Amino acid sequence: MSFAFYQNKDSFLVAVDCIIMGFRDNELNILIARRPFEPLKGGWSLMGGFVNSNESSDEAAARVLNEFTGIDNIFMEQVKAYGEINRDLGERVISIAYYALVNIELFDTTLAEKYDAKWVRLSLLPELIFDHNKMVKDTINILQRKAAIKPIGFNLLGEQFTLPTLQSLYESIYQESIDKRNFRKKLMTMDILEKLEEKDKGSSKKGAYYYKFNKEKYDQLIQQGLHFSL
Amino acid sequence: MSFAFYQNKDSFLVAVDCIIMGFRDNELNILIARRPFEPLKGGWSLMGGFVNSNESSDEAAARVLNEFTGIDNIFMEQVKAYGEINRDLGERVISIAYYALVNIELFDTTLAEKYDAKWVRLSLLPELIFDHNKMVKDTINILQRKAAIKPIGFNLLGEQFTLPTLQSLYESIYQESIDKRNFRKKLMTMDILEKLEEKDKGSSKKGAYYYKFNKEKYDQLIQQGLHFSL
DNA sequence: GCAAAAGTGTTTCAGGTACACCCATGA
DNA sequence: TCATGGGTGTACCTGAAACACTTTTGC
Repeated sequence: MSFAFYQNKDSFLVAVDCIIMGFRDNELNILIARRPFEPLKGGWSLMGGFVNSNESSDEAAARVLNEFTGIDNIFMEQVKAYGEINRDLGERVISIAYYALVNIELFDTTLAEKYDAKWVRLSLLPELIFDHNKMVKDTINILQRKAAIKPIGFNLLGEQFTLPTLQSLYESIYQESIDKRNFRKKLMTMDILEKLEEKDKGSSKKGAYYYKFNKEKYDQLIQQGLHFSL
Repeated sequence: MSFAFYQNKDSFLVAVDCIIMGFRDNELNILIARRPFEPLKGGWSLMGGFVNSNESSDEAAARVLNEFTGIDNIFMEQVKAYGEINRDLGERVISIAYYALVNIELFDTTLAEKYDAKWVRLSLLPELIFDHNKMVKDTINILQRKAAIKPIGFNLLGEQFTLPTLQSLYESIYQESIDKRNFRKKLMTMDILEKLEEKDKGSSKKGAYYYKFNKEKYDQLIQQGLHFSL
């Protein structure tokens, strides 16, 4: 079946670019790689790929994420589409950016070598090719707004984590320091964390208790119309 | 110049769909039109068009907006891209949605006939073709978040407006009623409106004073680090 | 004079912010 | 014993929400 309306319209390459974020060294990190082809071969780039006709753009993004990290089934959302004419120096390419929040522990490090990729701290992000820096900036904006109203931060951590870690995660997202007591007070009144027996002695002599995110509790509270705000 | 990397990649039709919003009868209205071609000829649709290779997607959206309303230079932002495989029943089309906030007074009504278009209240929005209802829903979400932190609502009104009108605009955006006194109190403490001499006697015997938005004042306050929140 | 919309203040409460000291432990 | 990071409570203040009556004027 073919309709006249669609004839003679311009068509475009459509890419997905993934802003893959992890949390390490008390800071947000982003996965970037050296671009292996011209133009701008060797430049720092986000993880990207072209959309194929047998997949949706969401699927393409998931595929790209898996390809470069080995990670699947992860929190991932669209940032927006970038449609400037000359944004890609090679050809006209419209790109749809997605950001993913991953637990950096799950990252398949063998893939880093294969793709000449590395995690860099957000604060040390180098200049990236094309409009990729803009994509990162837009992502951080979304993340700041979103993290305040949904508990997406937990996607960046493992099953269990300490409160100092959680706090520095949020400090990294908001790029400002947070008062320890106020942070903990808010968390406690939310009542969505479960305190564990174990302590993490990695970063202090005293050790910090591990907690885990109680998703059931959270869903239950939301159902009751309560609002999450961090 | 041509690079091997871009060879043999699938290419796609890329459309823009515009959620054009106006304010009328104390309610948000959306411009929709009967689709003039197959498939789904005669179905209700957003204003759309294809991106051409000589324009960015933003430019395409502005062109489409102008084409269907006669309006130019208007507040317009991207919603997101829609990339499901079968979202368009005719062919594979990736669509980038944009929303525009227009002063409905500026709408060129002759174009309504030409395109079989009409303004419908948000609350009476019929079923639209493809994923257009989803686009509208996503837009309302963005609008609610955005209107709370930026004074975008004024784009929907003329130069001058009454407080009852402004309030019903925000009530329409948030889809909930607002206390008159609290609303006015907040506006007054923000100090971004200028009270005029004139009254609008159109909707009451007593008449309501006209106000206008003081953009200079607003910019100045923002500069000082103050936050807008309505 | 009455219907209909415009306009106007006060009280209460919750949540946000500021702030400083003790605790546990390994070295 | 001391240096390091972990853990805890209170007072204040601001902003949100609830709430009811008076004013104007065309009919």
